[in-house]
Amino acid sequence: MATRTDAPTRREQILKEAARLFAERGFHGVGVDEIGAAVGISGPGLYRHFAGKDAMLAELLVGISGQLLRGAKRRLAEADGEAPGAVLDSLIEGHIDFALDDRPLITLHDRELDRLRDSDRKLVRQLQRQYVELWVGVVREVYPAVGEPAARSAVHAVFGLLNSTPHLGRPSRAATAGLLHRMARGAFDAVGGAG
Amino acid sequence: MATRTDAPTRREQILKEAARLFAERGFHGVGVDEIGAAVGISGPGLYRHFAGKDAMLAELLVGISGQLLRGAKRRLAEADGEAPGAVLDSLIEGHIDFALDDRPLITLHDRELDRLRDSDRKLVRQLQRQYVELWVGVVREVYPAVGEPAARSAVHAVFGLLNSTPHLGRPSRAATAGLLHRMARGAFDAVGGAG
DNA sequence: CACATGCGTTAACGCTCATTAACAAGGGGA
DNA sequence: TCCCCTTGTTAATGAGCGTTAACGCATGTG
Repeated sequence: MATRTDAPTRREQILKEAARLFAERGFHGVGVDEIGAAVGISGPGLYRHFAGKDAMLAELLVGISGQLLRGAKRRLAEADGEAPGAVLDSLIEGHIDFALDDRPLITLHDRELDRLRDSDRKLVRQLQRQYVELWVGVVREVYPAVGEPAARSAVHAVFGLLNSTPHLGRPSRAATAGLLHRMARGAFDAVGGAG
Repeated sequence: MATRTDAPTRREQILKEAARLFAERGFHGVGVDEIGAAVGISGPGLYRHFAGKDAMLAELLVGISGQLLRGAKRRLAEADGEAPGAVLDSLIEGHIDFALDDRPLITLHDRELDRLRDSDRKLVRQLQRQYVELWVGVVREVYPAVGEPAARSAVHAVFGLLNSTPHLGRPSRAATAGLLHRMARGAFDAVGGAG
């Protein structure tokens, strides 16, 4: 992954601000004029960059799901020979990084999915499902006694735990990350022991 | 607490359906006509029972927060002489019951708070804060090594875990409840050990 | 019987807001 | 220099939707 050094394009500015606003007040709660104002242009000027408000949301949600899945696949590939526990730790770490660095997107992720066109919604759901199943596979390697339905529920529950970052205070990033990581592992351990 | 046996009043029907619809498609995503249709009357008929759409949301959110807090206080009082761990288990159990029995309300709880009038929002936040602090106190009794900020973060994270029920499949209620309970305790144990 | 009150109905109003129309300015290439 | 493409602007349009108006009809009570 190349680290970006060039200036963000206008499209990217818009997406970033739109994500923040959508997360703060919901998709319907934000007007196009506000989004425009957030990047210094006004209202209908956005239509030079996006087909419409829906298109912004779609691009955001598809982008999130894709990024999460891609990152998880990469970590899975990189940690090839490692112990299963280490792979799970890597997944957790990746998800925490994302939740801490892109809080607005995390909020959107499970809040505004319904507003998408059918095709986009299906795509996002498919990416999400792949991401979940990838986790389920790793969890079942670490805890062989756990059945598949229990593992899937546990993964969803841990996502809920990790995605709680928007509600958290702002102590040091490292402290928060460490706390969440330990809690996630502890939660998985608890189902692994009693399956 | 007296168990209701009489038929639900129209107001209650409306609140129940409104909660479901708001949770499914968001406050702005559902029209008054839909809410009316859900209880067999149409559109403006709702105004015989509520001052407006906002009033329904306000009553729902205040009701949720109050109910959660009241239940927690009751459990705290009932489990007076018990070990701290048992009290924490009781809180967890109460929250799980609520999350499983009133999924729509749980969803609303942290999704649509901003749409309230200032006074209502303050009230809800105050109730939520009391609920959190009550948990924080119990957690710190069970795990004396944990500092207050960490305990508060941990409580929020566990709420995220427990509130993940809307994303879960539907195995038996008991199985889901047991799984969530074990995971919540495991998550707390993980911060208690390494504080 | 008369009448108030509770609970609905449908029609109209008015506001918000996404989208489109019409127009302007900058800037790089032929 | 002359275009034309990009990227804006403001004004107009049109739909959706919360709310209110005006009216009907039961029911129980004096």
